[in-house]
Amino acid sequence: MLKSVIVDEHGISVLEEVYERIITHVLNLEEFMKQCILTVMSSVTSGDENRKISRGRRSSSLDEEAGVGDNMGEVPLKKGPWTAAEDAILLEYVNKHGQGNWNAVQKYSGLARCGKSCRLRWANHLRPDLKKGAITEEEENRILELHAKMGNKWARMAAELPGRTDNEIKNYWNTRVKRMQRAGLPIYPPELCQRLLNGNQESQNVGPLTIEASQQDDLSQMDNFDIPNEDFKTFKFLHDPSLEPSIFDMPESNLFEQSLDPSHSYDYLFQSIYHSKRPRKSEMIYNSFGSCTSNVPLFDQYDNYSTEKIYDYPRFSPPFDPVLNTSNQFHGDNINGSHAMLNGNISSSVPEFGAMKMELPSLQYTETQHGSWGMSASSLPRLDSVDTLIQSPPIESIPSDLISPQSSGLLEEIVYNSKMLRDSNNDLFCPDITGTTNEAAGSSTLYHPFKTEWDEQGEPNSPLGQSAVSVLTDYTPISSVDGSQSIETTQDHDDKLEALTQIPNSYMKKENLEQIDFSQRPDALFDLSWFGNDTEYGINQFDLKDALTALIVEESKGDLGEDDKGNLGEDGKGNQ
DNA sequence: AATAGGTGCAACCGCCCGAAA
DNA sequence: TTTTCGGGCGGTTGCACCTAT
Repeated sequence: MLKSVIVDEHGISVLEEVYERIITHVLNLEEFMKQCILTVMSSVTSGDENRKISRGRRSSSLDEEAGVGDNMGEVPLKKGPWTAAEDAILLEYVNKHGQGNWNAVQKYSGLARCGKSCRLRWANHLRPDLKKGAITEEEENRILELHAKMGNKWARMAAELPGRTDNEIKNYWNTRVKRMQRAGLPIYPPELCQRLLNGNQESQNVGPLTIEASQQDDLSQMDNFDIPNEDFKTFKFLHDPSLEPSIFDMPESNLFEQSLDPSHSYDYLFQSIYHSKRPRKSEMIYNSFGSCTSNVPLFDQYDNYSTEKIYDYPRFSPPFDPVLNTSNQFHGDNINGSHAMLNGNISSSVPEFGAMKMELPSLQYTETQHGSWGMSASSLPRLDSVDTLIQSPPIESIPSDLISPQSSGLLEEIVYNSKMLRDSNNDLFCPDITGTTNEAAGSSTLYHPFKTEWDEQGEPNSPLGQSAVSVLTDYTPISSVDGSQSIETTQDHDDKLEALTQIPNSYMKKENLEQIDFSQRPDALFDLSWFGNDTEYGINQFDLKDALTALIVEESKGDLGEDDKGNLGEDGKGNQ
């Protein structure tokens, strides 16, 4: 074509030699030109491309991932919205080469996109089996059920919703959560809760809603948790008494995994704890029970992050959010019988919650609610109900052997750390918990398998804006609830909590543990061996049970506000 | 009718992880 | 042990649409 054009315009005799020379260069430049043309095409066909591409963050990881550094001098990888031309190229590539090996797309098709971008584009938009259009009512119900079971496991949910992508489901969910919150409606319809409840009552039927229950049974085999003492020595309950949930606020797993099954003993106490997500390194200090292998009171760490942090273990140490607490707009008394109104994931851009993050596994609680699970009634809770303090829906059974803690749930981490610690042949019981706070904090790093980046770097500020050092030092194991930093609503509560949580360090010495009066100081339990048959410290399970019950009753009696009592009484669900 | 603000949604980026090479 | 790759998920952005003023 080039030749004919030249001939037509200028005549062969003049340009033939020129053509011969040019063509050799053209051949050499073919690949380069191809990419240039693609780039130009993209720019032309999308008027606002440049703006979008240039806006905002510049990728580092993607550039690295795509090997941009190696492509210096070549066409830079494009970002931003895909054009029709790009889609066509990608489609052609997939048709020709099949899916996978996405990084080869650029190589073979000349598409100036990194492999990941190609994969996402294909998976979310170009896949032929994608179902376009609004989420149907049927799908919506399915999503609700799946979310109740799985939490924010969008990919898993998508696997059960043909034609829908994880991203689509996530977006839908987030939007729904926002909408329901504004409307003051429960995230999970009471009917769904009831249905799930009934479904479970009907037994161990194999079905979509009971599969995980059966998986959970696997966990029940793990009777002999050998949790190192230190794993729980800093564990304590802090809860906002004004945020007592109703039974309908109970996690589903509690409803039909524990509450209905009187056979559950506290062997199950931690059987189904799991992460709502894989904790990122920077979050591990907050999320991981690995933290508990240190002397850092894990749950206290949340106290100062009321607006910045999600509580992957919302059963403990609910932060006090003065805004929410004042407005009281999301309390259980707002909608009786509703499930966690804040449940679910929500964009941090939602103004009414500030930067509060809402990543929750199924039927988990936000910080506005989780503080007092199982303490919703003045009646004496069965020890079973203690489960409800700590449990969230199960995801998977725990293999008998260890799995990586970084992708696993809390229980897995507990077990993992337990084994790690046990296997280490070190005397890890209280590395020196009689030492000072700082010492404890310092030593903690020795046993903390998941040091954070800012730990390692001595970074003074955590990702939450809170001094990491202060996190480690502000809280003395068990013994420090700093009044100035307490999130509790009243000074009275502060005082009580302080009294409850102050144990002379001498008590923590092994030889003195027998002296602890657990009926008076049940919180001391959390510093001891909870599991297995560890009676090394003169504590058997019955003692633990009694003491734990005493703690809960004490807390619930003292902290349950009148309003909450009334609400609980009205719906009659608080006694379960 | 024009405008501003709120909302819903699609689409993308960034960080992280596990598996495989 | 390190690197690469595919994948998961949280978060963000921009735009279209709606509604109140």
